[in-house]
Amino acid sequence: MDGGARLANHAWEALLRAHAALMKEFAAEEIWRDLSMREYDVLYTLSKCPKPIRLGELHRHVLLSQPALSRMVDRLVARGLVRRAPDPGDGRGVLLSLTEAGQAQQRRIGRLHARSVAEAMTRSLTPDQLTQLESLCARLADRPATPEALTNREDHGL
Amino acid sequence: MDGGARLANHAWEALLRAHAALMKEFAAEEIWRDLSMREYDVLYTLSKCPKPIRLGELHRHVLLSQPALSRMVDRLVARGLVRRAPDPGDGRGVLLSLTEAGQAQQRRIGRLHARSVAEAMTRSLTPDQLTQLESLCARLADRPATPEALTNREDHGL
DNA sequence: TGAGGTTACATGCAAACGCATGTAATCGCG
DNA sequence: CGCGATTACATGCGTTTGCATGTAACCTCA
Repeated sequence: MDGGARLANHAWEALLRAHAALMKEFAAEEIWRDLSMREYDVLYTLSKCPKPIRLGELHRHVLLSQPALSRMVDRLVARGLVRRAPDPGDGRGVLLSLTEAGQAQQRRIGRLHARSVAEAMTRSLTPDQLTQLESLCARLADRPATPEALTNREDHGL
Repeated sequence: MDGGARLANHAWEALLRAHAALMKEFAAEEIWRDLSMREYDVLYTLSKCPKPIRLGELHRHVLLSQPALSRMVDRLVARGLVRRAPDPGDGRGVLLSLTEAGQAQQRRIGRLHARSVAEAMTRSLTPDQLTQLESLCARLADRPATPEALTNREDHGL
């Protein structure tokens, strides 16, 4: 492993550690009685969408298998937090959106959670550093592997 | 939510997105046939320890409940990858370490995985940016909430 | 020293997950 | 059109997870 690769791996490991440490801290909060963090993640993602989205689209944003997501949506629908409607333009698809109750839940939990997040992040980083971190992470997230790169590993010379 | 809190939440969300995007990419690799990513995480953590560690210590580094970790270790022991020994200094504890086979597995998978990690990270970030990211994430990880802060939320005035 | 409390790990059990596969709708192309 | 291939989501099934609790070793203090 050369220096660049080592650097890259150390950076990834640090990101992983930060993620794990903060997730543990957040998970220990007492705000997840009604909604697990994973469920909140789904509601949050839906809350960010101006209009209903497909299950497949939702799946792109959530770290969960497609069947697991499908069933989690089942449960959220059964609890009245999410609405599942057929897609008029594609009979195979379903369109998901928050119900009123779902929005209310998401906002309620979101307010509490945002407080913890703010405290944890500002505890370690200055506003400038937060801006830098956001920018770096955004780069990482927004440049996924191209489909070609996944099958043709010779092409990644940029 | 004031500006600082908003900034902090945006940074956390960006980190979360980066984590999810890269995890998805790595999970799609074909190197997890013998060992799941979570299992690899455990072996990797053990590989970084010069001497055997307690289950509780391992638990601090892994995003998994204590019972789940205990059983995962069961399975890894059954598969001959991890050694579970009684702690001579404390009859309640167990000391965990990699077996030869466990080390070999970890190294084999680790080499392949490190390649993917390096490609994904260097695809989006320059060496300078990788260094920055590592430094920022290390700060986040290394400053956990103090126990007092968890019970006495009035004290976080730093 | 020994009773009560605490810590470290294991176990019972229901819920949730991933993988493989099924079903139904859409697409592509002769 | 119509037939096979593909896409989108759901379901069956064995495995793994988390929560609550159990068990055993340690620690404290009278």
